[in-house]
Amino acid sequence: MPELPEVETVRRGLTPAMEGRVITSAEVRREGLRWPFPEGMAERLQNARVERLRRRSKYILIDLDSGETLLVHLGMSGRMTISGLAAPFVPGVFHHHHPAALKHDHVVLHMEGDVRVTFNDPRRFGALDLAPTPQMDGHLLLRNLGPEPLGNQFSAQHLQAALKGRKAPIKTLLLDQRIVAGLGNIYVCEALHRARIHPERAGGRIGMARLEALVVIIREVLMEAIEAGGSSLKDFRQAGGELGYFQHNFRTYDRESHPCPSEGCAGVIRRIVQSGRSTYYCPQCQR
DNA sequence: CGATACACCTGTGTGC
DNA sequence: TGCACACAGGTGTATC
Repeated sequence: MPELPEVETVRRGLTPAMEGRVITSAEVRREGLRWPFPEGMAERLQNARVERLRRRSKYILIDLDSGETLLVHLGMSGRMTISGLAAPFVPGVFHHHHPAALKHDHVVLHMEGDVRVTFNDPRRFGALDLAPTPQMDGHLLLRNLGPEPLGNQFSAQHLQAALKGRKAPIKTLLLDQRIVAGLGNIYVCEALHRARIHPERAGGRIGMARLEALVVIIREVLMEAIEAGGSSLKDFRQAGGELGYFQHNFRTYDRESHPCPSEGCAGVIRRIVQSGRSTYYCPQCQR
């Protein structure tokens, strides 16, 4: 579900509900998700004040004044939603109270001021962990991540070095979080289409000019998607419960058999499977 | 080292 | 209506 734009959307949405507020209590309703929750998580969260919310790749990092940081990953189906603020769970319908607990509400953070933040995750591929803030960068889940695609470290030179000699298809390589951190299946398909690069092309056989263009396009796609509040296919909701809207701008993703939207292209979007995951592309204009 | 398969889960849509 | 099956936004681990 959530790729970088969705995670950034959630981070931004959670910020007003969390930053500066104390976690009065943490309601932990199961032992763990993908991994067991850290030892004593509820006690370690209780009475900690949230200093700020950061994002690294698809992880939300919540810095606490206790000296620890809460790491959150939404997996495929995770949501973090707010209740108690004047936030619309359905656009236009404002909740000033707390709805009853839903199935798969695994953790509820009770915040100062009667605000709640609920982590709901049906598939339970999500994760929570706690570690001392200065050690968070070196966390097992973060230490091997490549550069942020919206940061200065991500460049055509970086891609060229990372892809050099690689025979794997570019689609697969862009999903490798060690090469660039934050892209997922949707935005890789969308970026390759805009860059007119065939998803099966060997990573090491893309020239510098095309890499330059690809870097710019990846940034554009991600920024447009953040602007649109992410993409809502089935599960995704913003922190206030709103839908994202970027799915209306998909050019290839989940659009098999539709005409290629490229100017003057008569192609038809195809679906293939690469490394077990669907790839959507136009065989006509992507080379 | 690189490439691939599989594992972890629930929910939904499709075709019979 | 029921059932079997494919598939879904991710990623660590095992295996060649």
